[in-house]
Amino acid sequence: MENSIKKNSQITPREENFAQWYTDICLKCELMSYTSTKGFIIYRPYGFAIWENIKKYLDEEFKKTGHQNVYMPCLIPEHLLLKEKEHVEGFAPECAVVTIGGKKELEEKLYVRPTSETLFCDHFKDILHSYKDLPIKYNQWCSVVRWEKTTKPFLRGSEFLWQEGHTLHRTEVEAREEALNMLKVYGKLGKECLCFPFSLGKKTDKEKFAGALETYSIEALMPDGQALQAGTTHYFGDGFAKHYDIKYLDENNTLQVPFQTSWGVSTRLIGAVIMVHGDDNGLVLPPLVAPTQVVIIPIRANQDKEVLKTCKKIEQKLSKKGIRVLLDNSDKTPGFKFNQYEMKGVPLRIELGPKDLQNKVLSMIRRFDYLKKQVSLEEDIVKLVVKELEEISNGMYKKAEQFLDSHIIEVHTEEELKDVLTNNKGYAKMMWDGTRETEDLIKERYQATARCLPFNQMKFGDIDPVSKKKAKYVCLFCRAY
RNA sequence: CAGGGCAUGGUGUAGCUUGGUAUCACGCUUGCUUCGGGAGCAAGAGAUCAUGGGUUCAAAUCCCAUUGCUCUGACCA
Repeated sequence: MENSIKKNSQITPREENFAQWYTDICLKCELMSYTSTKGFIIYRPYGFAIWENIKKYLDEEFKKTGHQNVYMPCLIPEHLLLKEKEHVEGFAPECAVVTIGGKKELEEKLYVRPTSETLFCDHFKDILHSYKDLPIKYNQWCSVVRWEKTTKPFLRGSEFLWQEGHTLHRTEVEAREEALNMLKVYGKLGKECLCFPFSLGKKTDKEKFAGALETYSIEALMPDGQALQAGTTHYFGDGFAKHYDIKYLDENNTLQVPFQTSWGVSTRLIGAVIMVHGDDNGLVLPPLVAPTQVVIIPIRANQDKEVLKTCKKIEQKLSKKGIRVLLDNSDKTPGFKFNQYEMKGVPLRIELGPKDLQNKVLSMIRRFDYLKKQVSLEEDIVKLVVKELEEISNGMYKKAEQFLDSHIIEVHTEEELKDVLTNNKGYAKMMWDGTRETEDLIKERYQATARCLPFNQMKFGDIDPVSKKKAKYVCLFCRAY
């Protein structure tokens, strides 16, 4: 039955040109539109809905873990940004700056936020007085602007949507825990919501966030063998707090400086979902993020009035259960609809026509593996659909997990490293001597970077194959987006 | 930021060499017939040809500049 699946002619096949395939999906599936300002895109309803679903999941997780949402201004006065040297140096080159307001030259330049550490810090200094105020755990959903040279929808834009968490803690231990816990929340997001595994680990000093003591990241591997940094969490120590004069009195009436974290994920996750799951027929969306989870397609509805009636009943039942269902009763032909919703990645399709009605059955077809099932109309459809969506989630995750597992390759020699990196075979898992020199060398020779030091540091050698020096860490190297 | 390609109704395009305001298809609207893997017929609506300047009686077409998109590479989430 599934060999009748017709190839979608609107989309460039992945093997032909992966980058073009990606761009085609973004446009043809109506996820986004370009605008006349370079690097700034329109998030169209279908694309934005995916973000809303990710946001909903995370927002609940954040609140469960004791965080509150706030909103900071989008402009940062220059003097604030200048307070933390490393931070400024990291971000100033890619900032947009407002110099005119109401036709008048401004006394002080205003930077459009590239991230809001400085604003949070400036606010924290005003609201933190006592140890009783701690911890402070804030998050904000907003957009940030970074003046990028090359842009790609969702993966790198001059403006993107994200969330940034900013927290203050009494102790170093508690702050370090926060950074790690939030990383785990992101990991869970991948598994439960986006249906693919992240590689969790620590960033090398070279790859660390400007101003952070530790940066942790979730790295995702794309089908073209390149890595995508999908999110980061940072432990700041008390560096920012000292620069921004954030302090409080402890129970001994002594001034103390709090320890700080920040963490964020962005609309880049949409790009990851597109690439990880998509195929030549278009998007394949995980049930939890899909704007439409189930599409019902009535067939020959005007031949038998019961067809539409039955479809509507099913729609209502599913909808009542909170399932995002769409009944498409437009006068497009079924074939057109099949192709359309496959391209758009709707996880599950239900078909029902007069013949089915006679046999008292309906068909359910999954998007990710095209598995088709006929089920009796007598059965509890809601229960079946819920189960099916779960199976789809699990199936998609497993498929992605297998891909990742088979693309982490232990390398013992520089030859092997070169082979993995230059042929985009995935992560090169290497024993690294821990030096910046080796990192730079790998970057120079193979255009690859240290993605992370995985938490599982199971050593498999003593010598760094590049420097021939004593190896210190297990490290994943890869070309990255 | 460097190198290649592209820019014409919503989408994909013809026309450009050899100047005379625009082709075809899809989509859209209306009606009828259709509907089990991208339906058919009929009638319609829709473009100051990316932007700015120049040459010319006349520019989608020739010249210059700018902008955006895209691919490949360097930089950065």
